[in-house]
Amino acid sequence: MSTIYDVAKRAGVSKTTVSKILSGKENVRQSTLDKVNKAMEELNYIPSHFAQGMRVAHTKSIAVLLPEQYNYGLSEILRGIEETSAMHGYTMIVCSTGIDANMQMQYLREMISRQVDGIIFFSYARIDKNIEYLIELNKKTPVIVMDALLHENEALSSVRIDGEKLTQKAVQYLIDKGRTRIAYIKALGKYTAGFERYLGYCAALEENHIAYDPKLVKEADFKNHLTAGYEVTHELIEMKDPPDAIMTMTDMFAIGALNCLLEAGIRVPEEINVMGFDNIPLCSWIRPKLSTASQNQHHVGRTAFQLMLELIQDPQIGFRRMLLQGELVIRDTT
Amino acid sequence: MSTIYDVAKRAGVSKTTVSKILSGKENVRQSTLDKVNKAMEELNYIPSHFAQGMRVAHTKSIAVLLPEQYNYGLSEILRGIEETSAMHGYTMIVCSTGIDANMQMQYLREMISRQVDGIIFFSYARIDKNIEYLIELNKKTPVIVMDALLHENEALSSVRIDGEKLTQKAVQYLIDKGRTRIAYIKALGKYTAGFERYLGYCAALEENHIAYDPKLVKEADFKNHLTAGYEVTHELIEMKDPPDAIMTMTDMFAIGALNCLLEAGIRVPEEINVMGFDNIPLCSWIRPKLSTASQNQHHVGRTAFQLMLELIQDPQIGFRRMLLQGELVIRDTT
DNA sequence: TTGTAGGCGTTATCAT
DNA sequence: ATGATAACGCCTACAA
Repeated sequence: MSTIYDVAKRAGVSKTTVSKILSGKENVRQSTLDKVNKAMEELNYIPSHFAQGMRVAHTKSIAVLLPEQYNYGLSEILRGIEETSAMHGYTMIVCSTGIDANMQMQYLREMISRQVDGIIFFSYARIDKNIEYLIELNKKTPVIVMDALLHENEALSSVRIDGEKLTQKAVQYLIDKGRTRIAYIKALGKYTAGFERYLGYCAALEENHIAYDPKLVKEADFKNHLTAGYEVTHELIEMKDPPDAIMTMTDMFAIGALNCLLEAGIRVPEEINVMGFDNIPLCSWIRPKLSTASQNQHHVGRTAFQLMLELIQDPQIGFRRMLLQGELVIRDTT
Repeated sequence: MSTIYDVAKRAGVSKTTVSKILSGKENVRQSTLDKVNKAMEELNYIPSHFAQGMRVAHTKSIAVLLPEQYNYGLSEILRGIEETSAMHGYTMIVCSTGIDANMQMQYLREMISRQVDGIIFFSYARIDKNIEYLIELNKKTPVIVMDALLHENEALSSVRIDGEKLTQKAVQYLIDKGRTRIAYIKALGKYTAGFERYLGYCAALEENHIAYDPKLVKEADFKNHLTAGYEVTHELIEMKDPPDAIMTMTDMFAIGALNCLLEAGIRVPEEINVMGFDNIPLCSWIRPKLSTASQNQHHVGRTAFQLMLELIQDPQIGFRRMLLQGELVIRDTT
């Protein structure tokens, strides 16, 4: 690899001059500019990111930490981040960490070692110790948390969909359609995003003075979403007083539910309405097409990087919480 | 950030000693080891990746360049790469480049600047200029091409599924089941992977002395795979002499085809067999479940990184081509 | 077993 | 407008 010194020698100038041309901000005579450009061209010179990194604070790269087992929605967010960051000359480093606290820590250290300009942190579940560390980290390097992991008063940025309000909106829609026995399929385990969606379901019922019936609320395993959705739905339709609508925490549950209903010969949406959450592409590929509460994942990604850019450029900000609103996509199941 | 010097000072030793402890290979007295470890702990010392990178050749990171618009299979490969690389202490940098030749070039330069230890290159279509550049690059930094882009004699590594053989196997299966009028839905445009699969279709026909009927071969737009699959299937079933089986270049075409067949009241698999290619998760989520020619994407990713590791560790190898074999997954549509 | 000193490629400061 | 020089944090002969 040729260095700045090689270029300087070839162009017959000092390396200072070359460096100045590289950064582009200083005044240089046109003739030297040409000479140097020519030399760079000939040597196919590429500046060393490392040498630069040693001198300057920023590295024009951001790290994205995510849970290993990620779903379609997440990869859509990633694309949103990557696209936007590339547009601004940033490079994205991806780390799948799993939910192991120590693993996450180790990756964070590695990223600090690489002096990334910012960290975007995904997780399904909160780990107090890590959040504390992130808060500390955020004082030096912007951190954005991409889920409903944070407590009210914590000094950390976050970007996320308002799952509670959106679920409430969805359930309200079902109620407006005259449905009164609305089941909810939620995730088994500690998913913060799942919990707030569930709260939205409860809120909608309360708002409309519909009594909460625990028998209508089922927990399904997130890992085998399809089968799980199928099975709990089976329980639902065998009840003496079955639901006339099913709202789910995520589309995959809803699709599992649909499979069950269709197999049982129950007409959708006539007998039972079904509404998912996420708007994964699959929704419009299956028949009947699934109505769902939509979060535009790509937009979430874009928003996250845009916020990151602001945080990088103006450290004064410290942190900012962004709550994005979603909307209902009505298709054939409601 | 504290430096190696800070640690040395605090521990009362020289920075050389600290450095040696860091790399772990030299003999140190236990007492100094303890002192230094304690100092590192207290200062929360993290070595600078950049300073290290300036001194040593490798950076323990690889770059993955991919086309912007990627599908589910690709993200599965990515996970395979990421998982395996993380296991070996490597970090993965992701760049979505689009198919624009210059954009790809620019990213490549950026990655060289970052002294990545290897580059994994995805693309749907071949661009001669870039391939030439990659061949040149490969002399210094291992490059693996992840698709059937390369010509026979080019000095570049690649990892890919043998799409031709696998398609041939699939069509053979249909023939063995007694099907004789087998349609093929291929992709419109220049997809190298698509072309070799098509060759497999032709090969199977020839092998069994079945005349190639151009009317049974349809081209569908890859971008709207579902609708496209639907539409060309519509044409197929309106023929005077319709097919008794449909093989497709990709699962999404097959799912589009299935939608059409079911809507038309044609029984699958009784009247028409349908076989996809890729084995995306969706295959087993739809009804009837789609039979398909399977490539284990995760395994492809793992294999790619393992090869990368070999190439990094032994530059003598130069390059290696790996052709992975897939298998048929028989479900309900055949 | 531990320390000294030089250099990796770049940017920034201060001269010229 | 251009150049000499120091520094960034680390590794590595070589010396002690």
